[in-house]
Amino acid sequence: MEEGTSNSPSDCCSTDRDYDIHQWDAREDCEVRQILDRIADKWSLLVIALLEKRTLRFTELRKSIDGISQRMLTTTLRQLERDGLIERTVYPVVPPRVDYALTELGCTLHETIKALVVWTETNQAKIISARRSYDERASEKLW
Amino acid sequence: MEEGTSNSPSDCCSTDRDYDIHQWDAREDCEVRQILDRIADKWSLLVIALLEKRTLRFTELRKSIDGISQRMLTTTLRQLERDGLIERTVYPVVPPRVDYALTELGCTLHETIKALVVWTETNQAKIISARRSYDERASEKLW
DNA sequence: ATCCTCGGTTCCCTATTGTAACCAAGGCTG
DNA sequence: CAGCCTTGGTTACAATAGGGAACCGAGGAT
Repeated sequence: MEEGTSNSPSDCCSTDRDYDIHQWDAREDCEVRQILDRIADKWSLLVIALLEKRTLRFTELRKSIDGISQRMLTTTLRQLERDGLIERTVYPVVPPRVDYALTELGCTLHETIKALVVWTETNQAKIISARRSYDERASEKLW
Repeated sequence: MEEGTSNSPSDCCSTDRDYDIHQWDAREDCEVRQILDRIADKWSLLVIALLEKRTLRFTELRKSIDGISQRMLTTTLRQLERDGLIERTVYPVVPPRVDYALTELGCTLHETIKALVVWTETNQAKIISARRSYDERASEKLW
């Protein structure tokens, strides 16, 4: 009744109670998901990766992260600071000098982020070839 | 000359050659960065986390991932499939049945993603309290 | 007096994402 | 046999996030 009743290939695992597999992503307002959204972010990832080496100034970050806009760098840094992952130090000088450094918490996060980066570096060839064959198959189907 | 010459706190580390700290994020079109952008994505992360447990159908994924739109689920799944991280199996039945499963490559990625999720679960209390104190400090400064 | 620096903020416009409606194809219901 | 149901999408349009560029403030250098 719920399945494709006549000819579905295997009617074995489709009752409703199976849906709550993970609890942490059940509700959209789940804290863990909110935090993941912030951490697993294009720019946050790069900022944390860069700050692991050493403290950097605003402009150093901007130059290091090719393609980031000043607006997004500011926003990203503020969010990371709010989450206690980086520390912002303002020196009352002119022109202003602002240093950004990983906090202890940020350092622990860097460990897992590094694992992600390493995984990507290790497997990038596989992914690129997967894309190539996918695109080939897709263009074949057009004919 | 380059620094705040008169009264900057520590003129020790600001020559230009220091900027190329990581090579993998030097150029925006870097493959690793492109792949990271795709992987470290709000929805991709959740899809991979869910598929680790078992193969799921399109509708099961949609129900499991609260807040995802049908359009974004489709898009996300296509990208993951293209990258060789998940496998899409279409059964020629009516109504259609489409199963999604992690590939071997996807499984290896899941390991590192799980580390990220575990980190988040472990440290969410710290982050939440960091946010609270940040917000308090911010509201104080308004007065 | 004017220009320069750094670390932003603001404005405007484009690009990505969400919302909702529609679709195909065949089985089931009346 | 007409019309409705199902799943797994696609399409058109609205909202929101992000990029680009201009501007700013404070004081030192020219």
